[in-house]
Amino acid sequence: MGDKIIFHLDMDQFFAAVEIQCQPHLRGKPVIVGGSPSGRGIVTTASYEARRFGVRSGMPAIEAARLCPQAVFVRCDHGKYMDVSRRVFSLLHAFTDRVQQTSVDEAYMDVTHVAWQSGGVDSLAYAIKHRVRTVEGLTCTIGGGPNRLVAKVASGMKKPDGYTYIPRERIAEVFCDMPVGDLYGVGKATQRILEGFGIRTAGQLAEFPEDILRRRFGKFGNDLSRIARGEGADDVLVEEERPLEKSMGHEQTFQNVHDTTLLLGRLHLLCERVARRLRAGDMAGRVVTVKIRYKGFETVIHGRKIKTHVQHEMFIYPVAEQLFHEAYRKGEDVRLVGVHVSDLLPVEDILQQELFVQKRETSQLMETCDGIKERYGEASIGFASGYLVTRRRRAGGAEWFNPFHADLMRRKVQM
DNA sequence: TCTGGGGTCCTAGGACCC
DNA sequence: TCTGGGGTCCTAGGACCC
Repeated sequence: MGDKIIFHLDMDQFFAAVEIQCQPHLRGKPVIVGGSPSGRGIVTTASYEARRFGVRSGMPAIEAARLCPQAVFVRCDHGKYMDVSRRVFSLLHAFTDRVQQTSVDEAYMDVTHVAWQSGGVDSLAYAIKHRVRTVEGLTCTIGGGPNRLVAKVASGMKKPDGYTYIPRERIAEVFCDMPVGDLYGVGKATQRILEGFGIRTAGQLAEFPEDILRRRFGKFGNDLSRIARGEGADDVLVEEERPLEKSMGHEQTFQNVHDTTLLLGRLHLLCERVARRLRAGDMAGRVVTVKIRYKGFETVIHGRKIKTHVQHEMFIYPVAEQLFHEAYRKGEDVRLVGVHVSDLLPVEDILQQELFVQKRETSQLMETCDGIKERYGEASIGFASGYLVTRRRRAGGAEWFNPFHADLMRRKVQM
């Protein structure tokens, strides 16, 4: 059987592109989505104009502002990006039903059996790009190859608005001088170790004795050799074939806080959000993990496997609270708390008696709360402890504040 | 430069059981 | 009282991706 033809489609500067489309006066300017020029946060996406100044995603906003003082900072609006993302990816389904979305702005497509209808692989790629541009006004980059790994590398070669196809016979030639850090799965830490072996390019990595890599990296050592040779899986999984989610979590960063009541309040709110998502997805989890990041970025996680699968904050929060007390070094400044629930199962697969007690105790209250949130938004109802503001007023006790929907709360106060 | 928030996968050590 | 060794589970932490 011959090679498959896999496309990797990557939206160009996606969040920035969406913002520019909504605010046309931003076109041509260095736009930075995420973070604020003065203070904290990181760059989520930088427009290509901003990238010319060295601004990159993941970079602290304050450094981005230093590199590019004239940059326009725009707040991240995930809801908006999700909407556009949904529309873009629905366009792809007109070309093939084998579409696997891997993030809000990336997807793999198996076009093996449809390329010929469009007059060949290249024509198909240009047809897809054309469609995305004319319908949504956005550009994307497409990479193609015999498997996902090569397609992904190909899409990274000519950005933005590019197209590159790497047939099997050209893989070795293309990979030969490519920096190892450009390979999918090779991050900074791995790159450093490889450089210690004198390996700088994918070509050198492919030639390197596999047993040495295996000894140094374990199972990942074999993966590295494969990756360097451009070998990888060529399956593209559609929605129904994808594995179920394995964990769900929420975390929140704030100014340094050491007030236990406030921290637990936030933790409670995060538990609520996780629990609501579990219920919405008809899932329940059995491992609760709490994450605490201190002022100096030291991060500790404490987790516990509990007796039964749960999907209500009424059961998640007490575990989280206990874990928090075990992990937290009292008095120290905290910059982030998070809650994750893992070891997930669909509710239908869980023994009936396990859920029965929980359901009897919680269903009405929680279902009512979920209904209210569904209709009036996340800010509409919740446990009071989650709404304590970070800083207390000097006189008059605590200030009440909803960290997720400040605008809504402000409106309510004005009314 | 000083680091968001959502995930996945892997490893290593200790507990525990047979 | 001291003692093997294998398998599995649990927990903490790290690397990586977008």
